[in-house]
Amino acid sequence: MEVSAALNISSAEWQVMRVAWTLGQVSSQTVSDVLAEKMDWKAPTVKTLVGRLVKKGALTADRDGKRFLYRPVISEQQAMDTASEVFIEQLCQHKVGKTLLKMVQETTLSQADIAALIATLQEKQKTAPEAVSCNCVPDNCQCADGECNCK
Amino acid sequence: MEVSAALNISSAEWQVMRVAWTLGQVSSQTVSDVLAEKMDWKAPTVKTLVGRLVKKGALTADRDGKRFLYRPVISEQQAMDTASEVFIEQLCQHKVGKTLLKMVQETTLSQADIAALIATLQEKQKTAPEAVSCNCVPDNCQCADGECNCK
DNA sequence: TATTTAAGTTTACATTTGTAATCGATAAAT
DNA sequence: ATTTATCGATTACAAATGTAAACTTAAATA
Repeated sequence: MEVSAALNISSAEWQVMRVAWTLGQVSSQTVSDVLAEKMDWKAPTVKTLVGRLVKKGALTADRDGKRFLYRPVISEQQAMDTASEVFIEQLCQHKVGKTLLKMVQETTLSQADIAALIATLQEKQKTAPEAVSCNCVPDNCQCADGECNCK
Repeated sequence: MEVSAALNISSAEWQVMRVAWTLGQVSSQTVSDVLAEKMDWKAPTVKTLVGRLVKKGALTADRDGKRFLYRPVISEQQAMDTASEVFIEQLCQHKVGKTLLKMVQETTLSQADIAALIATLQEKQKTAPEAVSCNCVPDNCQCADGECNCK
């Protein structure tokens, strides 16, 4: 029995979710209006995506007269965190650091974000290993000399 | 004419690329062996993926007697950076910071990684804005009070 | 040179995703 | 009560993806 099968939200569906997360509760009409503007999608396209999201359990539908109002089942932050995990997991663990660095470099962060990041990093520093071994297979990674625990 | 159409590598294909990145140059036989072990894939599955990657321009094939040797066209770091960008871009910009924080928290980082991150963050701190406005549509984001520039 | 065998190529096929038209039901308005 | 304007549901359909069998070709070997 599947327990918490991290519902898989596609890229197009993600757009719909963002509107739902933003408004908390939306009619398909509203989503259509927003995404007709932003993505140039036709109403039936949005309806299909909404339908798929309901089926996947990412949205719930509550009848409101003639129509339905849809609400996100999972929070945006939760979805983003799950997506991050999936993203990170598929990478060579040795190179995740460099990739996070790139992300930090390329992103606009607030003072608060930066402060939180620095604080967390300083904390991690206390127990961080010299090197993170890569988990590439076969065990023959060309990591630069000594940078990696791989052997 | 498409210039640098950030070749789109699927999740299964990514597994093949990782082996190619790790070894630099591989026969489909080798990839098969590795991924039969790691992913429990049959040889034909790997052959299909390799074929698709060659067609997509992610791998080049050089004849070596009976077989071919495949080499990655783009570097792993480059691919990871591109993937990061795509990933980040789809998120609410206001919440990227929290998501990066989560990633940092959940990941094992080396002393060097951490040092580099802190250095970069301290630099960014000098010019970082108080808040990053979210780019959710419609312009009605429920960001916590004052944390966001949205209005 | 004939045969074997291992590579690549072709074909297959279900599922997911992107994108949408059309149909049917029903609430709202007349 | 009937009409109508919407909604949601059904159907559509191509491309991408996951997964693999079958076929073909060419190299290696007997």
